Amino acid sequence: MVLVIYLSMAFNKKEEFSTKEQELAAFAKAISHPARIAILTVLAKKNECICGEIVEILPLAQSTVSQHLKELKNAGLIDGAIDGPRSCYCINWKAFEKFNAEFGSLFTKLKEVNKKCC
Amino acid sequence: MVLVIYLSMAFNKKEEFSTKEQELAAFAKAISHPARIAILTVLAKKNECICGEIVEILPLAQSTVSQHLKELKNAGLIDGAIDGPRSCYCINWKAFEKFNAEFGSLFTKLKEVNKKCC
DNA sequence: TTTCTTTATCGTATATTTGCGATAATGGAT
DNA sequence: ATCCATTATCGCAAATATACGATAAAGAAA
Repeated sequence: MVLVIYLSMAFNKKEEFSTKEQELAAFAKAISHPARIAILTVLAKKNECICGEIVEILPLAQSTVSQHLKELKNAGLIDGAIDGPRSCYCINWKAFEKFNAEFGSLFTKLKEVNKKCC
Repeated sequence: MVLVIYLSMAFNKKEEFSTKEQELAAFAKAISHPARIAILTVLAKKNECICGEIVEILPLAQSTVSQHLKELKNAGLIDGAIDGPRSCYCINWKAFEKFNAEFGSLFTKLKEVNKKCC
């Protein structure tokens, strides 16, 4: 006799999807907050930028900005170098371009498979 | 005499950013889950698709798939038409292309402002 | 050494997302 | 009218994200 009780739900099912789908989703997630898009814009304008400069521009607390920077770094979109007591961030153009290309090809691929069926 | 006590945090600060940043972030958010990318792929392959077909393909419960479909619809990426007891979904190519173009231009714009500064 | 500046991290509160089962609602079939 | 198939929605639990203040850590400056 077997008794199974589901006490918890909301399992993370992301890993049940393809690697490509997971990668694209992770990239989209990294830029799915306006603060992070704003950070990328600031970094592009100044080329290099320390955390404090970004904090001055964004309407967010220092700890929150630091958190967003960490997520962008984890996603590989930016690099961070310690410069004395400061942290100097810059866009990882190579990674950013790669993701941009893959994302752009999503649309193209979908259009192609769509044409094949009709 | 004024007494201000902050009892709650985690205010939603998204509206403090520009409309463009919010729009791009919302689009990225819509495709920031592998299940939703998978749904778009299925819809592209079959051109039109009822909810049940998607449920069969994805490793998710019917209610969960329905929820993801709702989000894609709210983001404007897909259209849904009631067909008897079924719901027929299809990609809104026009909206999808618009977002794709705007997203692609994010990279281009960032590269441009970066060139200007250096 | 002590102090100051800067940033990362911790702790906490809240909001949102993800996921499922159960159920309601809709329309076709009997 | 009753039953069946399909889908949207509700209610709930858990996970994740967002945001802040406080604090730790690390290096520069005194």
